[in-house]
Amino acid sequence: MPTIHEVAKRAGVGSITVSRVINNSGYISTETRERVEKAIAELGYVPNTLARSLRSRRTNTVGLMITDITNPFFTTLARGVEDAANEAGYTVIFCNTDESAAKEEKYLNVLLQKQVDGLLLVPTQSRVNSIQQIQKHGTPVVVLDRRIPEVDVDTVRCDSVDGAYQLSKYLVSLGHQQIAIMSGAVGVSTADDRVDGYRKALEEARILIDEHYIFRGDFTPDSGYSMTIQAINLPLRPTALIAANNFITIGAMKALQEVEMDVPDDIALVGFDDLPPAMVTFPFFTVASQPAYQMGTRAMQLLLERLEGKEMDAFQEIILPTHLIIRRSSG
Amino acid sequence: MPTIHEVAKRAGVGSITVSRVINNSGYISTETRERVEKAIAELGYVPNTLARSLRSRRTNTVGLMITDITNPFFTTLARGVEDAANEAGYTVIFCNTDESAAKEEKYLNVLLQKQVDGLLLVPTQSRVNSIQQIQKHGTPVVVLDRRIPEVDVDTVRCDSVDGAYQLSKYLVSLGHQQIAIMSGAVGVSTADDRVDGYRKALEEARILIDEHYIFRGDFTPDSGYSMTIQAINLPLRPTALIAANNFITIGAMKALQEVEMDVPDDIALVGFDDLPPAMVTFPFFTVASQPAYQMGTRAMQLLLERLEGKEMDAFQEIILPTHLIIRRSSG
DNA sequence: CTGTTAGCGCGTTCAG
DNA sequence: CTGAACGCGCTAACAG
Repeated sequence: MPTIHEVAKRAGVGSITVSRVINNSGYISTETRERVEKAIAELGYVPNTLARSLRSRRTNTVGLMITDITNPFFTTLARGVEDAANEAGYTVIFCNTDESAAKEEKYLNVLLQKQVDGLLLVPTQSRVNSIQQIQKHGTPVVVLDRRIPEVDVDTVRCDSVDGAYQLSKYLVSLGHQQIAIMSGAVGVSTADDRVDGYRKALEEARILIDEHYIFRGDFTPDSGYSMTIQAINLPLRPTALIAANNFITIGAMKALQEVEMDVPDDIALVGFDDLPPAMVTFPFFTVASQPAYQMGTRAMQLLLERLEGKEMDAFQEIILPTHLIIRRSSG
Repeated sequence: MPTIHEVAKRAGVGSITVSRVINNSGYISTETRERVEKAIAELGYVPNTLARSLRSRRTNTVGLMITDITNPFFTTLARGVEDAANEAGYTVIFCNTDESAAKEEKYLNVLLQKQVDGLLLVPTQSRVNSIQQIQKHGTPVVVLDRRIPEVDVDTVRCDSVDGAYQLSKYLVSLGHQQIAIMSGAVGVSTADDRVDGYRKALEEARILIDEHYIFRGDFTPDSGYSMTIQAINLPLRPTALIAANNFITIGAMKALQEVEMDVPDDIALVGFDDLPPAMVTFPFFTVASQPAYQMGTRAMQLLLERLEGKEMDAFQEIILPTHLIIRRSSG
């Protein structure tokens, strides 16, 4: 692996001149530039970003921590981040936390050690520590998808309360009175907010809220499955189910198939997060759809603004709307 | 951001001692270690991987280039890579090439400049250049999912010929004589191989191969859609369709729904690559399923062996089996 | 337009 | 068991 010095020697110039050619900085005579470029080509020289970054204190790299890259919602979001980053000349390092605080902690350290210029984070729980650690370290950070109460930090997320509110209200408008909601873990803001939106809609409709109708598990198919089994075995069986994310929806559907209950004839089922069109053969579920890709790009743009040092007066909270897509599963 | 020197000064030791504490190398008295650790904690010191890597010539990072992170097959594969890498203390940098040779070239350079220790690559076309460039640069590389003819390189892939052969043979056993196949771009080995497996099965069954029944497009829903439209408009309409990947299957299904043809009553449809259970509500398609996650872990393990410097005598080609999963879409 | 000097933060080498 | 000196490959800050 040739170094900049070897290129310089071969081209008969100083190494800084080679540096200037590589980075298109400063003034170089066309003739010198050509000599240098020739030497670079001949030696197959590849600049060492490590050394460059060590000196310049910029890595042109950002870290993205999501909870599960296997979930299409996060993949789409990641894709949005990557596209925006790429356009601005940044590389993205992805990490999966699997909703584990320990993994989050670990990856956070890896990324900070790698001197990423900025960080995009879907926090595992509404954990304050990680964010403060990052801020203390001086690295710009944007929180994605979830709220972190009581910390001042840039955030890009969707309006989960409103999404759940719309879903619930729609079910009520169809005449449902017994509506159950199956949500994620307590402390995960999206899971909490969706329950809040549900409560809001029911209160507005003057429907008494039965706490037995509110299930809290995880954002996984397994959890969706077991919450559904519990729900349909309630003394007063609900006539409609709200699944608080796509994986819960899948698990719920599996459970209902097993007990041979038809959707929507025997029970209505609506969910959060659409699956991407590219993965769906029979669009079936009524859902509150979130603009995952836009979340990614907006977050990256916000981070870039911070990186460019545009000192905005305060931290921003960008809240994107959710859209109700009505299909057959709601009857 | 404190440096190792500041920690050293605060602890009243030399900076090398701090280095030894961080890396658990050499002998340190318990007392000194404690002093150092205290200083590290107080200053919130985070070691700078850049400097470390510059010196040690190891980044503990590998690059993974896939064609489409949006495709669950590749996400699953990526997940396998990440898990295996993580366990061995490596970080993974993901890149999407979108089947574009230009993007591949660009990302390749970025990764090499970042001094990744190794590279995992799903090549865009069966392009020899990229591989040779990497090998010339001296970075270990493992090719994933696809064959690169005429280059000696470690490879982990599935048996596409056999998968398509099994699918085709199965259709033949059901009595189909007019079978069309819709595959990806010419030059992409998986797309080529699947057509070969199809030919092999038909030849064995002494069915005359009509070249009009062989479609070559892309591994996308759009392409699947248009190939399907063409297929069903053939003078002698096929009675069965083989989609060479999951996205083509989705596009095909969409087309068939639009023209109101029922699967499997009006036409049989089988595919390659299952969608992950977590994303499927109604398992429906007969498919040749590939062990994507295992591909990822095996590839990473192979790369790790190269990184550990275990000089194996020759390059390896690991070929994983595909499994035929029979469901309703084949009738 | 080009070169010199001096580090970036760390780990290897060798000497206490 | 601990430390001093040096250099990894590159670029910021000055000179010329």
